Amino acid sequence: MNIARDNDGTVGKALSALELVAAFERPVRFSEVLEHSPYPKATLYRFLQTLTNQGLLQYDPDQGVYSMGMRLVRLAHAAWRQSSLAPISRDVLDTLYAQVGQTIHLAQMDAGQVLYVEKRTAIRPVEMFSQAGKVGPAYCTGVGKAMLAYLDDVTLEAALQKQAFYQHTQFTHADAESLKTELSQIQAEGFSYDREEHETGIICIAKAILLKGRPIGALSITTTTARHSFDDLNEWKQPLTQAVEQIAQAAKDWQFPTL
Amino acid sequence: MNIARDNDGTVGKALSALELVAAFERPVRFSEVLEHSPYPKATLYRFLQTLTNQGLLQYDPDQGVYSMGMRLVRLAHAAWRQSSLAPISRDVLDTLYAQVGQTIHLAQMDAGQVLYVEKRTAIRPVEMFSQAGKVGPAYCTGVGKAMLAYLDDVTLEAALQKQAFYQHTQFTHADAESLKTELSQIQAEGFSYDREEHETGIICIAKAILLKGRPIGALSITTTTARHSFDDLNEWKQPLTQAVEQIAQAAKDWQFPTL
DNA sequence: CGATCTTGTTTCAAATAATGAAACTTGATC
DNA sequence: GATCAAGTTTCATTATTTGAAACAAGATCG
Repeated sequence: MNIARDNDGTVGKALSALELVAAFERPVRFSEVLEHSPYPKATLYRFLQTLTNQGLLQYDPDQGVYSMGMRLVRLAHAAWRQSSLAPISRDVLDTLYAQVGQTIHLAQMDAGQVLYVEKRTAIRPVEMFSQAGKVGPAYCTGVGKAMLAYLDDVTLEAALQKQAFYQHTQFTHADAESLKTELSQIQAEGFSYDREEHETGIICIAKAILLKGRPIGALSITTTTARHSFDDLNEWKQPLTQAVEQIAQAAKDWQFPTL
Repeated sequence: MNIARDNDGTVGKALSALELVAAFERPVRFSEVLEHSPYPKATLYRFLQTLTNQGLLQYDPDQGVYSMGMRLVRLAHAAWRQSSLAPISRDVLDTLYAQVGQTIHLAQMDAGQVLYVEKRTAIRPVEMFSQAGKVGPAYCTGVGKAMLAYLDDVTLEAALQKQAFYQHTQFTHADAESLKTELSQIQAEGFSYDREEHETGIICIAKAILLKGRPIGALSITTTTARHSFDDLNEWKQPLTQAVEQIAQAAKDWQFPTL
């Protein structure tokens, strides 16, 4: 699953062990991790021990299980504050949400995947960590395609390698070729659409946030086929564009790190 | 500052380099990190390179600066979901907030510090990542003292070692002895108070959340001296206790990992 | 009740990776 | 165009990681 990334030394390997635990999404026994691990018993054992010492994992002696450590939350807080678009976009999202009244997602790219960093929904207008940090596929989401469309060739190829092209619905892109064709259209048009490619009945319009020509994130407005048609999505072009431009400007002023 | 923790091997050292970057709370040049680092130039250089490869750091070639990487946010999401009290406490906090209408904090212990994992405030009723992941001192906060009061001797001593005992206000505990005396009282009484120890004018009542006799977190209700007296705090004992018990019960059912 | 299996932990010599002083490159500054 | 600062690479030395195998501790079985 996670092929690239265990290249650099001990640190890389230890982190891939951490990802193994994360993948379970629940506390796990040592032996369960071992089954999914490419490392020999003793090696993995020492990795988990080190990670636990470091607070990246937590070990419950009673149950003999490992879970993700709270130190990650502390570190992520720093990351979220200093290199996510979320803090500088907060007001813009509030305004946009007030205008369109639909679910809004703010996402960035991370290792070929879409990483949601902020969200607005009808139910809980301001909601964070539970959604922020979530990941999704790039090849079949509005925000994902919006960002892919502006990647340079090398980065794009690397990202495409990591796409699963799992057929979520009948509208999901089946391969890189078909996706690439749409990416050119998206770049030409400036907008990206999710036409029930990820989930039946869910559609969205998205737009990349560019800094120096490179996509630093994307913003989307989501709705359902029950409530809106594909054409309806275009009515949000104007507010969406405005919000994207405001975030881009804020990022520029903030000397936002170019990915 | 961070004395213990760079004990185990390369991984520990690399992580301490990551903390160095985090401590700046802004993008930093290599040389700035170097100044604060115990490692020689080449070694630190390779650490930052590895961390960047791994997505724990982000490097902006234009400005030549490192900032925290988004991979941390993804990993923290997993940690937050599976080993923080936040997800299981959400409804309880909503209810408590509706009852008392004051600022509420839910915290856990991490490496002798207080780690806030959830919060309710008047301004933004549901707010997360921007607050979750924040850290605070244990020796001069209501939640911190509440948890310290129930730690076993060994863990307590380790935690006390890490307290700065910085004199925030005239009411701040100056040393471990004075703090320990209060901890016994807290344990006897079951409630912990912040009497302007961290910030002038800010007071709170807090209570530890116990699982198998060990503190897995703490909950606090905060107000100001302008609006309430110390005695007023006791009016919230009942709803606070109820909320704490509900969270404790939920944690038990959820097979929450014992720290 | 001892035998057997399962799961987790430790050992130790060999293999590998990390280390850091110093040299080098790049670009800015005077 | 000389000087300085910041960042990057080199390479022999040193220290850490590695993993097969042995070991310990429970659980399960005949």
